[in-house]
Amino acid sequence: MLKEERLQKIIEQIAQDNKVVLDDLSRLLNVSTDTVRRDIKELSDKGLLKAVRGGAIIGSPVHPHFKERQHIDTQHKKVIAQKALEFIKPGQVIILNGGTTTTAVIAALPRDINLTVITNSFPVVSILEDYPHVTVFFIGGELNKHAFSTTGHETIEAIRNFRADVCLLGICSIDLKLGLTGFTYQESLVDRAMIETSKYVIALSTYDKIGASDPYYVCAANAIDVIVTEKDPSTTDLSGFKEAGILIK
Amino acid sequence: MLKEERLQKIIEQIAQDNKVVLDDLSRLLNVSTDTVRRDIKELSDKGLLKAVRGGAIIGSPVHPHFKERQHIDTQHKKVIAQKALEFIKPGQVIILNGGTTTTAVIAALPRDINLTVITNSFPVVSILEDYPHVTVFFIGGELNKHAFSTTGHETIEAIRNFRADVCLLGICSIDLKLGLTGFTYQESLVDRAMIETSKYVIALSTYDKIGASDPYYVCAANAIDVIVTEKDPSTTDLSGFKEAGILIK
DNA sequence: AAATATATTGCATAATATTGCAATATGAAA
DNA sequence: TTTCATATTGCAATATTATGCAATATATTT
Repeated sequence: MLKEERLQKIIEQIAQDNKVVLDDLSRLLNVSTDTVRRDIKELSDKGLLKAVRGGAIIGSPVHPHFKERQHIDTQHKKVIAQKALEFIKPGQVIILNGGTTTTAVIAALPRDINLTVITNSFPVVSILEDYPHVTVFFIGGELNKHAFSTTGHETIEAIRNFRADVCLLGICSIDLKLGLTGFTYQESLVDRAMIETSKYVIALSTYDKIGASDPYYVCAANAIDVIVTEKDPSTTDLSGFKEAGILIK
Repeated sequence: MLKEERLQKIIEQIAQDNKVVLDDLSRLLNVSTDTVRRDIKELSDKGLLKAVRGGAIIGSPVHPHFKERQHIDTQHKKVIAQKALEFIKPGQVIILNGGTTTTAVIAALPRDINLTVITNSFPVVSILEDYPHVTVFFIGGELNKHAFSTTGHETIEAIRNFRADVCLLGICSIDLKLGLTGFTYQESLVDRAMIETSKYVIALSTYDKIGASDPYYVCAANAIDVIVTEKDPSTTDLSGFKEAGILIK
């Protein structure tokens, strides 16, 4: 039986009984309990269930789609997330937009950190849900069913009522002349509002998005304080940005 | 039985009866009283109940976690949900609060219905996420990690910007004289704001909550248009409500 | 105070988890 | 194809956790 089949069956079992037991699965799937344990761990990392001693139980009532964390585990995003952590200090107020990169940063936070997080992203909420010392403010608005976040007039207005220490912006295109640009109009408006209300702005961007551009303008390049990429800054040539006073990490 | 299952059952018992007894649990869960005692201690450490000699009682007015409540009374909730559907017409604007009962109503909606739904409940959003013709407005605010909903000043303010055709209120206590009352202060404020902004108010309540009361006042009984319970209205004696012009379903 | 019920503690046993490792399978690159 | 890297799986050794039992202590009732 393929591994994916096993994972599928485990999910089905959970949906049916709200729980699974290691030994049962081991017999049912014809693999060792070690393997089942590893399978459960994998599903647990994706947030699809909660691993407990002896098996697993159903996770939070939040739709699995809001927990799509499969894509936050890529090597690049892990590196970026790890680097971004250095800019987040206990006690701060952080604002972040939707997207898998910001979600990866949140997932990398130590579980006992003390923070206030302001976000319009449902996956971020689903992670922070059980961080005991993180206060979450969710920014309302119209649900964007593709991005798992809210946008629109209410969202922009709500953002203006906050002041954040740090703004974390998920992957976007950055060009020295064209500035920050985004792929959808609604999200670019949200990003702009978040930047305007924050003291310190960190753009998370894969290296190939630097010098690129997208259709919707967000802000000028110099509104950004730091750019975090997956590459070692000493091996990159981003002198233009450095001269403009932007830190490259 | 998994340990986590036991803990959940204990929580459910507490939510249902406001108390649990060591010996009963020991028999029910097929473990020694020592183990039950340790379980209770664990839950008590998490603040989910208060350990007392011989068992445990409900702790501070802290909500049991949504996760633990969603499997309680499911039969009643399904009946209530089905009855409530009759009041929801395509094209309407519906506003609903958090809670497992309203979530059950939403889960019972036909998938192709055309609606605008305004809510502060994450589980509701996660269900509607793949209803193609439902527009969802999410009401932002501070995340309440137990109820999976938002509350607070931002939430109230945001609600006032909407006008709904129908307001669906999850299970709450209703008394003819004392009016609608709720279990937490923050949620009672949200409920009140939702009622004030709606044309037609439907209260979803299990029969045993009628005539009961909770600590926080929401509104007078006559602010409600319909009460939906799990019982057949012809078998109930709620004449007082009927005389006050409230429809019983 | 005596009798009874409940708590606490330490301990033994069994169940489960973790880790490193080796065998095998899988897929990509030469 | 061959070769190399990587992923998957089971196994064994060790660590951790869960559970019941018994001895003792503490509270509650009569």
